[in-house]
Amino acid sequence: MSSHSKKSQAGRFDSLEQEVYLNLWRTYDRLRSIEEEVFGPMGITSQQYNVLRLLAVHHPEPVPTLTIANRMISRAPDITRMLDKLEASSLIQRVRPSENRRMVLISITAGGLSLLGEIAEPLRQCHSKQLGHLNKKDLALLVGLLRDARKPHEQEKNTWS
Amino acid sequence: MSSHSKKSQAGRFDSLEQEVYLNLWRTYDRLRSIEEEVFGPMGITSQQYNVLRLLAVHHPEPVPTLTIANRMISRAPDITRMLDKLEASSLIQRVRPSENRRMVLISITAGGLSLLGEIAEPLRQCHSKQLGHLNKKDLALLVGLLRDARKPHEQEKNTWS
DNA sequence: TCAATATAGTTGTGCAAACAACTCTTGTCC
DNA sequence: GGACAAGAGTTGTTTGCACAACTATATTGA
Repeated sequence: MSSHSKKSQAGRFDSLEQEVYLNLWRTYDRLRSIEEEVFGPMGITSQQYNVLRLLAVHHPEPVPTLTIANRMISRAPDITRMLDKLEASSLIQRVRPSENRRMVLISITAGGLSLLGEIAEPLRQCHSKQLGHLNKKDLALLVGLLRDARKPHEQEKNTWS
Repeated sequence: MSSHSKKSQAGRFDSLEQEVYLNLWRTYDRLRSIEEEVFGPMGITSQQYNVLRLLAVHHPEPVPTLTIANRMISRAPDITRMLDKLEASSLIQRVRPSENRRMVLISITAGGLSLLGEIAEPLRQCHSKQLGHLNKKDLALLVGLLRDARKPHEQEKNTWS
């Protein structure tokens, strides 16, 4: 049996909804700090990692800049400068196609793919450290509840159904 | 009955742990953007709101700077400048007691209390918009799972058991 | 065909977060 | 009782995030 404490410590929160939100915030903050121990030494942020990951999935097809922005896990209004940094580190390439010069197509470089390879194992260990103490049933339950929680706040056709 | 989809879309994630973490991140990001619609127009951030809230709970007793930092929901290495801003807006006061001049004691002002009063109702509505679509059972379940998820990553004696 | 509109990114600016190095004060222990 | 360490904040600096205004390119429809 899973063993989540049932006590809600009434009084410390204005409402159950607020209690959920603050717990979500706190939990995200704790787990994020663990992930940063992996990304920091590699010289990238988790946002940047997610760009590289997305590009690797589509590789060798390039992906337009704003398509990347829309598929990010957290909002990325600053996608241009983020890609600037990745390009400066030679992890991605930009191409402006002559048939539609509005777009900028992004693709991951060999260096980018290599970096992903280096990160894979430490990152797997990190995820295990973050949440390995929960059993599969609770993990699956959590995924479902989180999805339900944000469902009304998702835009149209995003990748995060 | 609650109706969380059971499909985990295998293949999009490296592990169930990673899937949980990315869902946590995404969900936090969506809900946060809703909260910012409340705090933005009031001229404070949600971190600053939490400082004021904490001080209000202890009012009229003051609270030392680093005690505030340790009780924040997300880490606050920049507590000094955050308090600078709140002091500049006359929402808090600082006192350095002569019997121990290492500490700086912080207390909320009448203006700070008044701001909390103005925010209370819009914030309640915000929390309802964020999570009001979930039933009480799912909300309670979520609180428990989130607490379990971060439990091994909490320090000693913090307020976020 | 050309002005209006829509699309795709970029840049300017200001604010917030992170980490480390620093100052000031008090407690401790030969 | 004076060096040393610990405690409590502050400041410097760099980097990241957010919003809005802007440029450049393509489409469309009178």
